[in-house]
Amino acid sequence: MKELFQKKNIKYTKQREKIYNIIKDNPITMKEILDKKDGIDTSTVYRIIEMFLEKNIVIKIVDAAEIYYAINEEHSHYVNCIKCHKKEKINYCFIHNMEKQIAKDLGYTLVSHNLIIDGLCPTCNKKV
Amino acid sequence: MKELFQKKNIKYTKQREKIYNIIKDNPITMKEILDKKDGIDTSTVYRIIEMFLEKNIVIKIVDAAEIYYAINEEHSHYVNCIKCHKKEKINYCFIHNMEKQIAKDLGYTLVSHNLIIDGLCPTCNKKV
DNA sequence: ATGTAATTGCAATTTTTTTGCATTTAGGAG
DNA sequence: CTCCTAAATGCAAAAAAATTGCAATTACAT
Repeated sequence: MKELFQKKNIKYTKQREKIYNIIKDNPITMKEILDKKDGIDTSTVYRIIEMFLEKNIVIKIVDAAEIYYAINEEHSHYVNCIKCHKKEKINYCFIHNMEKQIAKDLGYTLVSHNLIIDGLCPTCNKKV
Repeated sequence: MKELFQKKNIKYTKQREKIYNIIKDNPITMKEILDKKDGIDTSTVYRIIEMFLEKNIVIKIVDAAEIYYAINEEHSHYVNCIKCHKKEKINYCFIHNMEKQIAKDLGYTLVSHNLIIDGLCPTCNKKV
């Protein structure tokens, strides 16, 4: 992780390490981060998240209810269970084709994309 | 619009009409809605948006910076210019294939998806 | 080891969102 | 059309979330 921070030209502090680790596991809301921050000041948390977003270490994703913060990995797409809010990663992607088409049609230079697909996971599906 | 509200079993009021029309044009942030609400009380605006979300009249979308509210149409996907924040609709979609694949692999029942693709629009691209 | 710019914690403030309640209104029944 | 009732609104106040300025601390280059 130190390497990542160095590459992005930001200092390695225990507060940043902690916040990074909190986010690393799962996409997580600000509220949950603040619950887990334990010791770190609220304003520091906000400042760290802001910095992470700026440096593209972290991205925002959204489901119907809230903003989630997630580590910015190449192609992190999620399936989101609308009932239990479990989020699973999707490891393939059809969007590249779509990107090319869009770039051609609209003259865009496409730099990234992000996708969440909503549905019912097998467990919740049974309960309906 | 009256028909839409009737179908969703909510009353037709001038406040709701106004908020709907504000959102209709473009995906818009809460802050911008509050700027344009003119006359309508802030708490009413929040309550209307909450209701619209509940009834799936409106959805939330997000770009790197903010939550936007947008009218919920079948397949409203957007290309978002990261510079000028212009949002254009995309009218084709490769994601259905992906959905089928995911449903098969993970046993999900897929109900919806939403996509924003970030990039530089032709105009902004020239300025870089 | 030291110096310096960057980062943090703290306290206070500002902004955003929510709540309770009295008043008003939409829309169905008569 | 008028009346009735549940639903929706406005207002004022409170709660929650996010931001700011500044002094103290810390990372890390030299």
